[in-house]
Amino acid sequence: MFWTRSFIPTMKETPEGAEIPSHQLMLRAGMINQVMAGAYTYLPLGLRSLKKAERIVRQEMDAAGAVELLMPALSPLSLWERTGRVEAFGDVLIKFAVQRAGRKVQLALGPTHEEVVTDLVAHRISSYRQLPVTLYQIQTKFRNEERPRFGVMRTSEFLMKDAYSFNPSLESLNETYEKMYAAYCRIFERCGLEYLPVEAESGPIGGDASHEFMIPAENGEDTVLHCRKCGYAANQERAEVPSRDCTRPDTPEKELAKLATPGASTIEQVSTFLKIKPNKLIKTLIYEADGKPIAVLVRGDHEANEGKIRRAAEATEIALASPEVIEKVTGAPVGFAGPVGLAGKLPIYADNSVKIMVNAATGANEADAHLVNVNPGRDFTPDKYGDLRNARDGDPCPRCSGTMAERHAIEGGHVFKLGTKYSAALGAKFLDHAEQQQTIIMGCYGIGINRILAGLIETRHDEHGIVWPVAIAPYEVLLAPMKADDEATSQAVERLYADLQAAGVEVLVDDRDARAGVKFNDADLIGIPLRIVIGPRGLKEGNLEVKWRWEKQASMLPIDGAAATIAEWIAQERTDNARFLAARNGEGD
RNA sequence: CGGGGCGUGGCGCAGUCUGGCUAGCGCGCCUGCUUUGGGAGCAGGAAGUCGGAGGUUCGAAUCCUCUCGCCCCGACCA
Repeated sequence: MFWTRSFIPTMKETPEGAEIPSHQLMLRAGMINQVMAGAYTYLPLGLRSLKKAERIVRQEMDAAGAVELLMPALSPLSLWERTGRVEAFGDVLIKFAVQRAGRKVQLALGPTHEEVVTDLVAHRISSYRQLPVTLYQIQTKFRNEERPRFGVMRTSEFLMKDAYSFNPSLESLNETYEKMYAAYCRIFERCGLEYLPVEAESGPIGGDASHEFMIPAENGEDTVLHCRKCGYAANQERAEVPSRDCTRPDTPEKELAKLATPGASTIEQVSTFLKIKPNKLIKTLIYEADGKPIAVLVRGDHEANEGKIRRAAEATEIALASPEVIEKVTGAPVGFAGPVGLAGKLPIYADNSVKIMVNAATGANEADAHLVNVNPGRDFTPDKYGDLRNARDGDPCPRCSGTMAERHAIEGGHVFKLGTKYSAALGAKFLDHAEQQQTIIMGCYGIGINRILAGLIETRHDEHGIVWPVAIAPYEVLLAPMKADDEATSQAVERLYADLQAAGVEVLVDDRDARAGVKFNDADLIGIPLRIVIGPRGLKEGNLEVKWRWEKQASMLPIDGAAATIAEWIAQERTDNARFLAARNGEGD
């Protein structure tokens, strides 16, 4: 491809509103153009990279035994009503009515496709002989995100690979899950991405039923906890906090006292007012678990984890109670709840860290008053202790003696053992060997294709622009002629271009009538992995100048046989990203 | 949904507080000449309902009211 015949509108300046590197660079490199908040046009360069990521995903899914199909983005709203997800999705589900032959038809744009695919299987699969099967598609998903942001990272329309496995048994599901997990590892590796599979919220099946494939990145929206010692990694929502080191200090217990704390209702206000650190406070949260109020105690500097609370309370729905409920239950306005005197009125669940607190401060269940020198066991006794808080940086690892570190990350993929939630709701059953009707067990496996690009750019760029691996780069080689009107140069360019094309290398020729500086800067910006400069200077010596994007210095390559050498490098790099990864790990120059 | 910021040629911005002539600057774009290995120089040129509507005023990019859009933080996120 020739630059002047393509459409590559690069920008020197960063458009207003683009905050993170991937967004800025994709705009500046002419890969995308914003149409509205959360919707982007993929320009030729962006589309080429997107297609490459898509191709890798497709190849690996095929290799793992999944079969591709294509479902419509449009579906009848009634299908979503059958699984209760119209309500579950709320405004995120884009739904609308159209007039059709005089009647109103309710439609939805698919944010995911469990319903559509399960309905298909319910109609077309009826025997164990047809199972297991894994169906996948690569298709545009629609989600009316509350707040689209960070360029291509969170949009209302995005390209997703979604796969669904239909298994006759739990063992079969586990087998498929392992295969998908392994395929995901290969996909991220082939894309040149650093990734971290982490344990995630697992839903109805429990255990190790869900993993997220995280791309560690400064600007990631998710937080994961990772133990370098044993490799344990989990989403913050999921990460366990071990209860060891739970010996209570033998500080003498002081006498309980009530202090006036006018207007101090938040942890910060109370700790400032009483001049004590937040970790000496007991935070008392009133939740409603399936409609029934419960009290949850965590240390003032800790964050309550609603998933853990839900499990501890054995509830299906959990939400912070309204101010009215809190006042009714504690007798005090929000901000002054405390465990003392609450026993018997409602179940009290306390985080393990509360158990070892001595002479703590907490709400007095009375407006503008707090209690100090509160001691668990003496002044109150929770119904149950457990792990109820979010793990955080520096917490001990639940699997070994190490310490967990907090990292921001981009969720690139998610594998999930669904169980029978959708198959039961939509009647996806099969007849087993013994002529028994069984409900199909499902798994689902998603990858955000756009996030592969954003994740790569976030993790691999420099002050000049994007640094692509060959596997995802829009073109593999950039040919930059230095003197367009020089006869020898243009002949050399023509020949090398033809030879590389013939060898199957994807080449972009910067044939613009521009100065060297412009070409070099744009080359760095769009990040093509191998740059080849052809000009009279090198040609005099019979040389080309070659430079990998991640190298600082160019080197010379004799023009004779150059095409074959380059084609060989590229072919190698395509499969293993070896040079790209070596440069990332600081082994390059 | 709560808080904050911003809308001025394609892009980045100044001008707005304190209303006043044909609304500026840089980049980009077009024409010509010169130049040509890390974002060239000179000369000439095209291009803007100042987000929109209403209002105040002799006069509005500037003041007032409403409204639309974009960005960030938070809440939310199968």
